[in-house]
Amino acid sequence: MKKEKVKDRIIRVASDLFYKQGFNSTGINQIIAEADIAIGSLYNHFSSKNELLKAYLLKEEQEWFSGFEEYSAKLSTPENKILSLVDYRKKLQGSSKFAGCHFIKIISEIGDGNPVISDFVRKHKEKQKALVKDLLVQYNEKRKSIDEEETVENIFLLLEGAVVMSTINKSTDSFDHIKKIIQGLLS
Amino acid sequence: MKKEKVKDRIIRVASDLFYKQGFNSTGINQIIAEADIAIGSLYNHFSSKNELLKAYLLKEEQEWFSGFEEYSAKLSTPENKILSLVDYRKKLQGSSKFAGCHFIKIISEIGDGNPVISDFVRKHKEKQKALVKDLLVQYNEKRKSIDEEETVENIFLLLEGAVVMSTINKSTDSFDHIKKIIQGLLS
DNA sequence: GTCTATATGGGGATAGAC
DNA sequence: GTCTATCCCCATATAGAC
Repeated sequence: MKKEKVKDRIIRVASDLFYKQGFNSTGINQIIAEADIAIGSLYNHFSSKNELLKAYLLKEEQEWFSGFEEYSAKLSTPENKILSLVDYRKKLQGSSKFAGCHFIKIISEIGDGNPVISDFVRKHKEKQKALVKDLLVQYNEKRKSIDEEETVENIFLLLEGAVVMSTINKSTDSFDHIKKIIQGLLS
Repeated sequence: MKKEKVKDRIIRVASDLFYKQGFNSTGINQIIAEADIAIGSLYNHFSSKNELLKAYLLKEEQEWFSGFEEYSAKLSTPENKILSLVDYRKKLQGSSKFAGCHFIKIISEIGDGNPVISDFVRKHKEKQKALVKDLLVQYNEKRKSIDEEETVENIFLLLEGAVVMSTINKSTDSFDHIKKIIQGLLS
């Protein structure tokens, strides 16, 4: 394993701080201190704090999808993969001490003020939904019994709701609830 | 209608800015400028920005519940009241240009750093859920057919998911989806 | 490519006159 | 109770030496 490059270390440190403290509450000075670099080096790699934010979200998106890929790789049926999506997000919440969804968090912080970021988040959530849709299509090929469009929305919105309430309650209970509900939808 | 008191004007202006721009992105200087007062006056009414945040959330909570009370007053059956909760949140989203839920937003911004605020939000969401539960109990007194606990969670999490996705997509579609789903649960 | 020094502006909060 | 003046600190970003 090669030594971590400076640019990657910056992204890693900044990501951690953005996620745990919030984007606006994290200063450039704190980032360079924890990454142990000078401010000139940071601006050599990223032209602004906003570019750093983009790199952060891009990395989180890639890790989210590859993480799920790995997490559900051993499962064979589409219904088990859908249910493992609940487990996956439950696991992510637990291991981050219920810090919530990166993408919902950043939208809550920036509001309307940054269209590039807002668009990225919108597309990210569309990809997540497309993943559910894809699994549901596979499921329906075997047992054509459920309303595809409505069930996709149902599962996806339950997942988002569960993540949000898990963050607020610092508890995984909401995931256990929706797992039962989704099992009911797929039976 | 009496003239608005200074303290109320501060809260109103601050609330609007906190909601539209975010709490951390809103400075004291901007608040006093838009409220047209001096900084000394602000600190005469509120000892810190954090106290102003508390007043904001308290006001939003009161307005949320009284707003729903009024919105659903004309409806007689519990199932219609539950469905009107979907319409109510849809209406709030539209009239705020999809700015999202005040309480989810502030949790996303402050993270773990402010236990008093976190507790307040947690209790607020419990009250919202208790409202759904109460309506569902009334519903079940007539038609004892549904699993109460599970259905409360189901409806509540769908609502939270719909609000979040409505905020991200700047669209009310998610509310139309969950209204159909909830109608299915109550039939 | 990494460093230090600095620019410029805003943050939250306090003191004390009126 | 409202005002102005001010404190100290930190924000993002740039310039230019090495």
